[in-house]
Amino acid sequence: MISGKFAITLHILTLLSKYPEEYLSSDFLASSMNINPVLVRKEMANLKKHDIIESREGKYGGSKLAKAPEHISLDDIFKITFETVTLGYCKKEPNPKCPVGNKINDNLDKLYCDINTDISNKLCKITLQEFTQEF
Amino acid sequence: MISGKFAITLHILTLLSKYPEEYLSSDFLASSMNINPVLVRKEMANLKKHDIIESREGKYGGSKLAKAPEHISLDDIFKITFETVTLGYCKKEPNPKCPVGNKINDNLDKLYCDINTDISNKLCKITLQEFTQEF
DNA sequence: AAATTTGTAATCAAATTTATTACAGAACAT
DNA sequence: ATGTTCTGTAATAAATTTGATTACAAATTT
Repeated sequence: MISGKFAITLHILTLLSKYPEEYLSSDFLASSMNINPVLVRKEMANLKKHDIIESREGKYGGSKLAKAPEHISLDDIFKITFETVTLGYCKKEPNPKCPVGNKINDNLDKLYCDINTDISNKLCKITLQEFTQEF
Repeated sequence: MISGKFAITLHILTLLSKYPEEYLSSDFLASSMNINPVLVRKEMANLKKHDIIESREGKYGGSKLAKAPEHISLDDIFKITFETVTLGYCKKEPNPKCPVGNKINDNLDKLYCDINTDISNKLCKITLQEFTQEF
């Protein structure tokens, strides 16, 4: 199972980018996703840590983008919400006495690393603004 | 959590491709991965269904490649062991009354579909033989 | 001061994956 | 033919991960 962090974060940012002047509350954002506001606030914390949004506590608080959606790429979001894309590993440590077992994870690492580079290259070229325009 | 099917299957095939003449048992294969033989047999069943290996029951049974490793691509393996690569979805159905909630999954689908095409294109070009040579 | 919202911790529930047990049936060797 | 070994497969249990929920302190505005 893959966590929904990327999707939730992108959903948040899409909404913030639709209403760039307003502070939107975690409750409002959560109701668009139909999830618990606490999950939204957790992703807000992450976004804030990386200076992508700013937030305000207290009455009429909420969050808004800290920079223009033209200057936020999907790769920025990918990097802060996703470890790396993999096609999986065998959970157990393989047998080091077997030449294949001994090297399989290194070789998978290389493959997955290449895949991640490609994905990053693709996501780099898509800005939040472009993504948001499709709504 | 991502399942280890792709990794286990590739590990199996790498071993079979190292010993192309022999029928290797699920017990032998499992001991290289340090996992339960039943898991290996499950992937063997899948590989057999797609005519990538052949297997023999009974004493001295096991499995061997059904075609040359030059004619098996990592994309073949990917397609039979992995649904699609995604960066995740929000688990709950989003709010259809929100223009973003209403379209977010379609737009994520498009993005992920593109990513999968890229990955397939990359994996198509790598044969099992090439992968196996790195051991 | 009251109301509302973030920030965060702690705990629960649900879903998924992996491990294990069990055993029938097949194939081979002697 | 009989014992041995291996696949094939189902059923279940254990482990892990993710998401949901509850709770409440601290902050900010009116």
